[in-house]
Amino acid sequence: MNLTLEKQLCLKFENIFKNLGFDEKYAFVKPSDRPDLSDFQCNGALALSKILKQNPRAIGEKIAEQLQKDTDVESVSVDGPGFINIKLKNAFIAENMDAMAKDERLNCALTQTPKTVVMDFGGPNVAKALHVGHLRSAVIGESIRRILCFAGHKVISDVHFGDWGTPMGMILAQIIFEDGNLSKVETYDIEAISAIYKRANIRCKEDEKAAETARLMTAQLQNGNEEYIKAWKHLRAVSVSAVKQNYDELNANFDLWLGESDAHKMCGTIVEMAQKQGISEVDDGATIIRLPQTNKPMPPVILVKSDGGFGYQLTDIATIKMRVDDLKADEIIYVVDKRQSLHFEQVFEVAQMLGLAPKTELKHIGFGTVNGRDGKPFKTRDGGVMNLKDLIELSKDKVRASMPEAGEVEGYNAKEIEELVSQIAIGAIKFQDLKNPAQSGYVFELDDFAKFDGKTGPYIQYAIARINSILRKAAANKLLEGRVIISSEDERNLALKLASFESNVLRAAALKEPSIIADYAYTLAQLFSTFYNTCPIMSTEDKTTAQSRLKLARLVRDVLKTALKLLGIEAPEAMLKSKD
RNA sequence: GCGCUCUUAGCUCAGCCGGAUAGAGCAACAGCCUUCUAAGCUGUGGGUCGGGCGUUCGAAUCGCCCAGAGCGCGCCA
Repeated sequence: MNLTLEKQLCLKFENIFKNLGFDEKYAFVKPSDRPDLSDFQCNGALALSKILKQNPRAIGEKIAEQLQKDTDVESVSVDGPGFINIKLKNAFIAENMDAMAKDERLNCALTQTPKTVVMDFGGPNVAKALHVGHLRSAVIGESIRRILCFAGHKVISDVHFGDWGTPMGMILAQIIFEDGNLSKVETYDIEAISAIYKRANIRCKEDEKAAETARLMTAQLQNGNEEYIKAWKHLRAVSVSAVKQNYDELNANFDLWLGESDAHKMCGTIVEMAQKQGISEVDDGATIIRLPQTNKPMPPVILVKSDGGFGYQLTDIATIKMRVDDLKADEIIYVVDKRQSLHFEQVFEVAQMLGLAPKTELKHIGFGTVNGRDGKPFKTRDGGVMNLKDLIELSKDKVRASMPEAGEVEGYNAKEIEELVSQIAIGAIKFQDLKNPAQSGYVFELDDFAKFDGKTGPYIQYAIARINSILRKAAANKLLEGRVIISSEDERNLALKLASFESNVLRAAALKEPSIIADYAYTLAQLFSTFYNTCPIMSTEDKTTAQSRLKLARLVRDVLKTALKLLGIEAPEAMLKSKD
């Protein structure tokens, strides 16, 4: 495996810095902000000038003088206050493309320090259908999972089902309220359970007594009431299979389907630990832990509620212990709505107080909410949240409308067309959700999820489909790939962008930020589209040019496919369109 | 009340560990299909980066103040 172009350039700078006696940490280069002036820039001279108290331009000149001797470098100049601008020789860039095309991992190095990472998706709840709110954790979480795996980490994802809280008692109480007993539970499907939960929710809000009964039943369930456990098992199983279907459609994979209930046994242990260590106290009948106060008020953590039920923070604390002990987690990542950040700060603080995870990094990746036009979390007109399934159907309908009917296109039957519809619609939805940094929320525009022009998933899928088409034609005409030769500005720009794939992947992995990949893939697809229009392949007379371009095009496709894979988006072999 | 986050083009958003001329998409306008898929390409117009003060050779980016918005704050999860 070869070093990427950027890494090679960095090495050149490091050597020069070392020889000149400058601190090597300033020897970094990045793609130029001024493509009209250079391919890469190094701002190290500006940083050094502060420390050395020397003129940045003078420092820059010294570095440039050395770099000028390098045969891979076309030109070096020091501009403005002290930017070092570097232009590379076309041959050097071309060689790099050849090396990248040969490498299965597209020159992306594996991490030197692989970790075991446990991912928690802040689970969906029993009896609630997945809605747009669940979209983000599934889509962002799945992408982060893929990025970390690709980087070489061992990732274990756990859906972490919400199956042990008061909603469970509410449902059981509601069934008894409606049926008199729990005998009919096993006949209820997901729709029925979901409706029961809705009614329970309303009743408990209106009637404090009903709410109290529900809490009591929750505590009894948690304490092992056999009748309740039996009913609960059915409720859970039905919900899990319903949720699984939803997640399958989004292609979100979970290694573990554990839930809050699985942490129950450990909860008692944690409470004992806290008591033994003397950090818990009883207040108003509840067992709580007071947290050290800083300038930020930290409410106490309620381990055991006054009715004997376990608090939800305790569940998360206990789960940390299990993940550290059983799964040997080096890192636990929670991909959960950022509104829960205080909850996680509390949980992490207690975990530390108890010494549960001394060597494990705990991290909450809080994503922003999906908002309506008013800036508040999105609600449909009737005040509810939009069903995830409905959103997917809406996007699919739009795609389907632009696709040919079965039989119109040779080689595609109805099932295959429907498969394409799904890949494109879900690609559009996912990209929409991943294109901006996870922590920023966005205004929910229904139409945005059924848009396929501009900065969208289908735009990238389309670029891939066009390349696939060229590759098929090339194979039919027996056109082979040759060495990459850079002979135009558009080829050059494309190659330089390809060369920066690894650094983008590394950054995305380090920051756990899929939008970096999304942005990269889009920009690459854009550059390819320009190349596609100005650099014909099959109709080019000169064979070496055609072979070089073919190779570049295939490399673009491989990088785009890999990028989409990291985002959890499928790349259709072809994009069909109906006859207008 | 306290805390967290945010305010950039008509709209939706990038950029923020300080750096050169603040970028995309959409919308608008003008072009490009006898040539590898027009879900595409090329070009034009559009911004006192919420306001003020400060740090700095240099601020959308860092600090403070003000205005506006959103979110969160012990027995729901």
